[in-house]
Amino acid sequence: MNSFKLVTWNVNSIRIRLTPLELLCRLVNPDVICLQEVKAKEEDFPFEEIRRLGFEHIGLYGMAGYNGVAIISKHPLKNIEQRDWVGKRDARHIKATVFDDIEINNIYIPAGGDIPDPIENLSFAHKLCFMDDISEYFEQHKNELQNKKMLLCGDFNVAPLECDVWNHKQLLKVVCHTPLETGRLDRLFKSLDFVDAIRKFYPEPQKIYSLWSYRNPKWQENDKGRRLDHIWVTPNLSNRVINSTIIKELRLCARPSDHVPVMTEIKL
DNA sequence: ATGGCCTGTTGTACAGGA
Repeated sequence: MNSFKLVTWNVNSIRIRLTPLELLCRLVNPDVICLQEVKAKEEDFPFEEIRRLGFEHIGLYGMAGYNGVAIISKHPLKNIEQRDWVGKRDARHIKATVFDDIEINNIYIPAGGDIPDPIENLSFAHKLCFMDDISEYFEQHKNELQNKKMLLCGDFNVAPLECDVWNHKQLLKVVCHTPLETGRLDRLFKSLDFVDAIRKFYPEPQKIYSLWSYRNPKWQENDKGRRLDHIWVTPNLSNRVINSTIIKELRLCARPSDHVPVMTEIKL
């Protein structure tokens, strides 16, 4: 084995997405999958079904109803840890180490509600604080972290670039693409000098998306998508990123998630 | 105008997603 495939995917409930998960495995055969919005507490998580797909190693930070993140892996996971941010126990971060020294951080940044104003909308304020907290943590621990081989991936709920949304100008005042959010995501990006593993293979200004809303039945024809799901690597892994793919086929299956899986292949 | 749907809750309407 000289490389491994890592997928990040917001499943929007793991329990009703087991068939699409199986399809994903047939399509790309991932080694590790970072899941967001599993929407299940520990006792409701389908451990058996997932182990049967070959993912024997599972790190879960679940809760009832909302959020919830997991790392499922065909290879042993070490140092599984979950962390809370902004003082909320809301199941948005889990990390684990694979292949001895590769640390995977899986995060689900808050969506932020509808109104892009932190005074009027507390969900939006929470989103901004969440991003500030993570950036601050990485900045403060930069000395010890910068020698680590690290992947930071997940549903960041921010489309950072103009070509990450279907209409840049129109979305500047829409949550996910406001300067308040893209500025903060940029701070996070710079905190450990991350490299965007997806854009490496879909360079600007190519438009790429990872989410198409359920509310648009003509999503394929209109193609009004956003790229909210990301895989970033630290500079010491950059040259080892040998492929990245957005698996758009998963949006076409029966009972799809509104997000599609995003995959990166890393040389070991 | 993006468009108005999807999911979980001990539910039978509502919150939250984005």
